[in-house]
Amino acid sequence: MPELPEVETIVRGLKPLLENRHIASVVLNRADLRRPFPENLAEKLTGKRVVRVRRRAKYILCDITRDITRNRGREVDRDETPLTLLIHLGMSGRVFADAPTVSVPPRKHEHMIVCLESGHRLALVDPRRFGVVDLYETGHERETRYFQTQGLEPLDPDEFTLVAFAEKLSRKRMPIKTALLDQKLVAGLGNIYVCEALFRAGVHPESTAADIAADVTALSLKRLWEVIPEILQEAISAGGSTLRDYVQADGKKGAFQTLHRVYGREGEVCVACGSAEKEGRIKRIVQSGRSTFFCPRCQKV
DNA sequence: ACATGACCCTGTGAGC
DNA sequence: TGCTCACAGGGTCATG
Repeated sequence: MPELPEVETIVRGLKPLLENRHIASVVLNRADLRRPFPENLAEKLTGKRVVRVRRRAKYILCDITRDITRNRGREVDRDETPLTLLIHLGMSGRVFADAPTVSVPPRKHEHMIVCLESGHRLALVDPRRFGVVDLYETGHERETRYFQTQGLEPLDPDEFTLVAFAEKLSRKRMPIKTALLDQKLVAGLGNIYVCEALFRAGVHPESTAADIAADVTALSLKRLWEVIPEILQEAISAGGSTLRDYVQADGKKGAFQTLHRVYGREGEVCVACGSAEKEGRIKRIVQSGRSTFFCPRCQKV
């Protein structure tokens, strides 16, 4: 489920719980999700301090290190490599944060539980198990399989420039909808926000990516480029989207779903053009096996 | 190199 | 109520 805004929301929720806290223990209820868990994952995390929680694309990254204060003045092992815990929530991943005082019965599909010395417990729940948990050396993320091919970070203005965006699209003969879903071009967009961005920019999902990038005189490229960070920011402000299986780190639900203009609205009257005729209502088509929602009136090829 | 489709897995809601 | 089917926010791999 989670797209960039949901992951960002979760990261923000996790920060106060995790940063500068020590991990007391880790419970693993299975050996893998989409990929096997790293070897000795629980041992590698236990006793460590979380330095920082951050996001890159749709990944949650926790930088952890050895706890200096625990060693009572003794020499810290400098060879201890700082690690980064990487979590991807796949389609159905959620993070639950349980307060120290409450006792919570085990949930279904609780694959990993991180117990902090503060008494908080973080439970990773992922029914479909499309998620990923991995570890790598801090600072070496570019070398990991996850970030070697990642595209532009849309909320980084230095990275997501109009020129870079155009360059990424210019060699793609695929529909713009499919191109924007490709994480190698823009990192973090998912099906919902691609549909919403195309709608807001007035771009037809079946337009060819390269054609949009090539036509500098048309406003399509620029509008799309403007609208993508705009929508993501709005969604973050609203606390992330919620469909059925997404919950923020603190358990509250996001509210951006009510702001969806086209996603999940097949057959409804477009909020922009208001065309009540059958031909003018929100349409659903399938592109590369994924649903696309759009307004045939407002979104021109 | 590029583009498409199958596949990983469980849960949910619609329709009968 | 109970069944079956289509579909779900993602990413990877094999194939053309």
